[in-house]
Amino acid sequence: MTSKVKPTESELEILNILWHNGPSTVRKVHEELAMTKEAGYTTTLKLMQIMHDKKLLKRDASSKTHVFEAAVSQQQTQGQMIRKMIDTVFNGSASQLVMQALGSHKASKEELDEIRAYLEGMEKKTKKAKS
Amino acid sequence: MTSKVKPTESELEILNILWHNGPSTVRKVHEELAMTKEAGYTTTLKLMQIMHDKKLLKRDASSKTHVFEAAVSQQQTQGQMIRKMIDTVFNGSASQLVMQALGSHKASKEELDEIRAYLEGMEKKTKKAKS
DNA sequence: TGCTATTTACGAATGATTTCGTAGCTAATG
DNA sequence: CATTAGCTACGAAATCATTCGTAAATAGCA
Repeated sequence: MTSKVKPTESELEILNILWHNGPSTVRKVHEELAMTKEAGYTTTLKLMQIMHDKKLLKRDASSKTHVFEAAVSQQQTQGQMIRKMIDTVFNGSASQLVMQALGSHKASKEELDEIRAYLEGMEKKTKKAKS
Repeated sequence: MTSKVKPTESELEILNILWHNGPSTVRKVHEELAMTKEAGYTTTLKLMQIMHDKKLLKRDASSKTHVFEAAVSQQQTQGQMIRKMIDTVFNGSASQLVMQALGSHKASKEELDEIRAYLEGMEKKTKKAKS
């Protein structure tokens, strides 16, 4: 069982940066963060320390300047969060969520094609399972 | 412009009950809530009062026992929350969210059909707009 | 070596959310 | 009419998230 992951708003911002950039120092993360947000360096540091305590991050402390890395995968986290949202906001109906997402977000043609292709793939699997 | 809606975890539980049951007294809501959760009556009351202050609920105080009703629609709230999740968790990609939702949740055949139908509907609209 | 810059650690202030005790009001009952 | 049961209002405690100041350690450089 993969541990319960429940990042807060701020933690998610940091995870996104780490997922995108790979292992990084606090300073790197902080610089990224500072581009969209106002915050002191020690604030970022503290957050990342807390995240390390919570096992959201791994830390390489072999050099003075520590290097942090996400300890939870983006996939896993997305899955967990979407499941929770389906349960708590969409009465357990994935399709309701999907339609709401498509309706309220204006997906591009490419995105729609991607989804269609994905659905076809599922279809096949379902049929196979039934036969 | 519809006001910013950002219900907390607990507030969402209450909204769900009200969306499902329609206008209700605090006691009714509390009884529902108590089925899945441990909490005192005054806790529920206080939450609903706060939600009223925040304009998340409407209140009919004409009788001694007040009757509350959701002041925000389920649709609107779902849309707002899904948009936020797309932005903060899925890098702005609706299709990524949709696929994650379908992949991690095991939608039924009926649900998949619903989604397919919905996609076809969108397709038509897109074509029309282009012609 | 001694100074400076950068880093981590720590603790505490602030703010938001959740919880609940207590008081006061009102309606129903004996 | 007095008592009781159930309701709302209010305030404050408890908890969690966020922010930051300050100290201590370390590495690089004049």
